[in-house]
Amino acid sequence: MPELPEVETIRRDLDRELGGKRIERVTAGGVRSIRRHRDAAEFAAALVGRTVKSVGRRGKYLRIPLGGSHREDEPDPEATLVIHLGMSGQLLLAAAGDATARHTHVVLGFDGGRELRFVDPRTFGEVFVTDDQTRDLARLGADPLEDLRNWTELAELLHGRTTKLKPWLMDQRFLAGIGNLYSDEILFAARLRYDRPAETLSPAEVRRLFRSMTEILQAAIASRGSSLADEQYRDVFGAIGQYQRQHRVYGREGEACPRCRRAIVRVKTGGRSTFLCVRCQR
DNA sequence: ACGCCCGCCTGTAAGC
DNA sequence: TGCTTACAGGCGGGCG
Repeated sequence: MPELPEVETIRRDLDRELGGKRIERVTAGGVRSIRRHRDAAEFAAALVGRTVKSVGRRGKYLRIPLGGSHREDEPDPEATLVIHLGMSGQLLLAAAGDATARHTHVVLGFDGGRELRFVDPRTFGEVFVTDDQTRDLARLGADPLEDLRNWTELAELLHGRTTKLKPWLMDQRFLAGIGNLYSDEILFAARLRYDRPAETLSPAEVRRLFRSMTEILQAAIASRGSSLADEQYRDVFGAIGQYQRQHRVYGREGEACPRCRRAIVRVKTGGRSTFLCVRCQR
């Protein structure tokens, strides 16, 4: 659900809304959401008194470098607040008095009574503070929008990989940020089948894949991400995204392919649904 | 670093 | 009507 475009939408808004702000209060009711920490008190102690330097992103992870320890003589320049939304995580900006949604697990209180709330029904997401960014994020591969400059760099990554294209796109160690929804949209735009071994792509096909990846992700960010029927994805203001209107295959089983009018097919691979046009994608 | 399954979770919807 | 089942899919771990 939240993939690169949704996380990037959240990142941009949070950076604007919270950059430079000081964390004054922390409450963590959901133990599972802060499972990397010993307990809520230890988690809170790592955050209270610190400021949000900026809000960054790597793949689907939000990275928030923290400044200004309350012990000014003992700053911890490496401390970073890391947030992963998992399947159902939301980050919502609210006023202190606003009603609290069900499954609100972590609340960061800022000066002026504003709050950042982490809501996550299925608790696959997590929030943690680390001074060792490498251990948790170093395994992530290239960010498709930040780190890949041209199609030849994509060709290098694909070289010698026998993995099928879709699992390859979704493997965060190769590329970071693409999940089930956007891999289907990217592969349709590139006219490539999900099960093509990665190493078999011709240069022309790699170029198509690169262009499609860049264009789809940027268009999805421009539309503030995708909210599906459950409207689980919300931006920090609680609004849904709009990119679902432009989905061409995802969730459109039986509908006409936008290119050739043949019915979109749904197949099960690796336990998850893949949507494609068997005529257009080869 | 292949391909696949499982476990972790809850909300929703389809099926009987 | 109400119960059961399937599905949604991020990620880490484990197996052959």
